Amino acid sequence: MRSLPSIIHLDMDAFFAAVEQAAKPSLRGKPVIVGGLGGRGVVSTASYEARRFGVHSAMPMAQARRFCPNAAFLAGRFEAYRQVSEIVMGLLRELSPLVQPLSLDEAFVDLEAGPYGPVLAEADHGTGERLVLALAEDLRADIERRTGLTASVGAAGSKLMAKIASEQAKPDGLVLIEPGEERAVLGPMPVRALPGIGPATEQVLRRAGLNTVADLAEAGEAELVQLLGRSHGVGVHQMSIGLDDRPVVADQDAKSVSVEDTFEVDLADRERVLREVDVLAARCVRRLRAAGRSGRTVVLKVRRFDFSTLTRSETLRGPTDDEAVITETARRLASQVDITGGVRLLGVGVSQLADYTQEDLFAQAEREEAAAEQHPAPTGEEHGPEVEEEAVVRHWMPGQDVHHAEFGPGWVQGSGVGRVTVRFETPWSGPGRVRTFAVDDPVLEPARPLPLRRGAGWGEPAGGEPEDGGAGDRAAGGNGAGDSRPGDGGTGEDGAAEPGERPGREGSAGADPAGRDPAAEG
DNA sequence: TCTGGGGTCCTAGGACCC
DNA sequence: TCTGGGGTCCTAGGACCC
Repeated sequence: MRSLPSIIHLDMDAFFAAVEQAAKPSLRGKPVIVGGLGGRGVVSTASYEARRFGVHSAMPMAQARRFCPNAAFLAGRFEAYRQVSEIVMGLLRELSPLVQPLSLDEAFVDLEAGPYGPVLAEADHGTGERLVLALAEDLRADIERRTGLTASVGAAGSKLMAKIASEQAKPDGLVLIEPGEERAVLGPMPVRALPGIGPATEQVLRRAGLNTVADLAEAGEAELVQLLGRSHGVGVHQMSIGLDDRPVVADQDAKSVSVEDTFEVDLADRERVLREVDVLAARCVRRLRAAGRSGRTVVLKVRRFDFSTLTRSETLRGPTDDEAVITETARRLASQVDITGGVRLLGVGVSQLADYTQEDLFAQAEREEAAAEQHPAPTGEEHGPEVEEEAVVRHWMPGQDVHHAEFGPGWVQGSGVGRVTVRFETPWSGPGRVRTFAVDDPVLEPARPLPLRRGAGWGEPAGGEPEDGGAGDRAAGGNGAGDSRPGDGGTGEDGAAEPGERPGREGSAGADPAGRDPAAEG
């Protein structure tokens, strides 16, 4: 708690969807929905235009399609989001080295720890607040200039209140909550406004007759501890009276690494489950190594047909980043779970992370030798005799960046029945034209995302070799985190509807997996 | 066409040790 | 042959966040 509102919370507005609109001129001002496009996908981010139709994060995609059938439905382009995020975080670090990212689009900044700290410390109340407001407005303007995106900023004397303030500021706003005003601001709010109070806690509180933050403050610590347990109870009470001492802490190392996949169709047989575990373990190891870490505890996650979820874990004697070890452990765990009824999701994770420390090099070398003698260990790549001929077919995701030898850069609007529809436009062009190609047209290739501002090259390439030709050709390591999706994405694919244009026209609406006429569905 | 993917933190019981 | 506590590690599950 401070007497000056020197903690700010920044939150990009509808981040993923806003990046898409900035990158794709034809989508500006139109409803855009980013998320999982498969049958079991959910909305990750909806643009404000789409929110007006009732679409929101975490909503099942099928429902979103019913609510807003004319939206553009896009798969996420995380490489692009990461690149924009780096620009934004860089701007925050100009304000202070003490930046705590919470996700790609959100962060706390402690202004007192930065170059304006000394000035703030000496300023009187009014002067200090005016300075904070000026810095925050400059920041928002810088972000808009560098990325074309809007951000909302909250400033306050604590993380709690800064976050509440940025929420009030949305979209594209700035709100400062004056120290001293905490309880007045919080009091009338529903308990759900407090971070850490979700649906379950809300229910517990509601049953106890506690609906607003003022109710919580009045209830007192003892009652909240009674209801919520020691830790949560104390925390919630503190928040309810506007107390929050948590410091802004710079970037912490991750404590776990995990990957998971939900399958289009539940997996029924054990062999298939084990094969998917191999694939997941390989992806998990790739991420682990890319981060230069190794881990001691391997966790297997299984979600069954009925959505019940269980985890099984095993702790090794020492940390490892050895794919064979992690794969074997995950397999062992997977072979012990009951899969009757089917498996909807599998996940493999590693926790108890240590910095690199290539555990037992000796043992690893030995294992690799042994493995080489027999047959190669599962690498996640399908080899083996029964190679699916189908695996060669290109997979075009709506929203994906592409480059055409003749028409240049564009993005996939939809695909199906052997065709892919591409709109040729760039972040700095006007709305572009649509053309359709055969899915295996050799002059059409996947491409890296373009920067949102012309000439403003991205910071550091995140790997991948796709020809971008020209200057910035310093490809870093392999595509670590990976858009590599398991070949399970289902057959066929939805297309992004053409926003604002007659849906169902021009093939671009795509064919559904059953190959029916897209115009046939509502 | 019900319900993603990547995380964090907390609780609780049992094992094991002192 | 009874009732003791405390600490740490491991495992499992759940709430929550973006």
